[in-house]
Amino acid sequence: MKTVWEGMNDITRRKILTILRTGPMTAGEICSYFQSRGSTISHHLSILREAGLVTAKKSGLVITYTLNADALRGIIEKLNNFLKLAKN
Amino acid sequence: MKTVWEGMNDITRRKILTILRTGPMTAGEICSYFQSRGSTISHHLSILREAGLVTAKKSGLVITYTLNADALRGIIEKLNNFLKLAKN
DNA sequence: ATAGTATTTAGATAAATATCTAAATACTTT
DNA sequence: AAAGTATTTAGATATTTATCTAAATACTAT
Repeated sequence: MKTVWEGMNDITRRKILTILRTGPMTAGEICSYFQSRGSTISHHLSILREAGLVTAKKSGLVITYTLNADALRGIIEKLNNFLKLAKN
Repeated sequence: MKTVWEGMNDITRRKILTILRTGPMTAGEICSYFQSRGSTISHHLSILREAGLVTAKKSGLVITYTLNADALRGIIEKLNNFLKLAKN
């Protein structure tokens, strides 16, 4: 398991999330947006998955990744609660 | 300059922000909540400052740190805008 | 069964990060 | 001016992270 903060703390991972805003996409399709090797992107995808920021579903030969918008809403909620208890 | 994501991506830094919710505090006071050396906490404070998550004001011998709630609101806004453009 | 494709895993390496000790800076008080 | 206090900076080390190459896995199609 990884924190959402760790998930967000990398420019490549944030780009992946941005790409996934347009809809679910296979690992290979996601890869095509980057110059890095597939294994590198796979590694980032696994961190995003461990952080709950994306979900993965295997169907046949491909694995399709989907943005988990709820996880982002979770961050928002967490920050809102944090701010509620803050003095300023 | 550091990103807010980097600022948030450390348990000690998140604890510092939590501590600062109760109000501004000097570096030394913040230190007293941790077992780490002062130089270590100072390092974390500088990252938080570079990320805009806290502000620092020197008055005499002490430096008082204040939580920058606006920066957290900025994260919330950023995430909200991100979600607006998302399909789900 | 064999070959081909998509993706991950393992292992290595370089760069970044967190922590420490020691020294430096900046301010205050005697 | 000298000594004391709060904090930062510098330099070193160990751990973590991002990336790569190569190999393994899992599925599909011939």
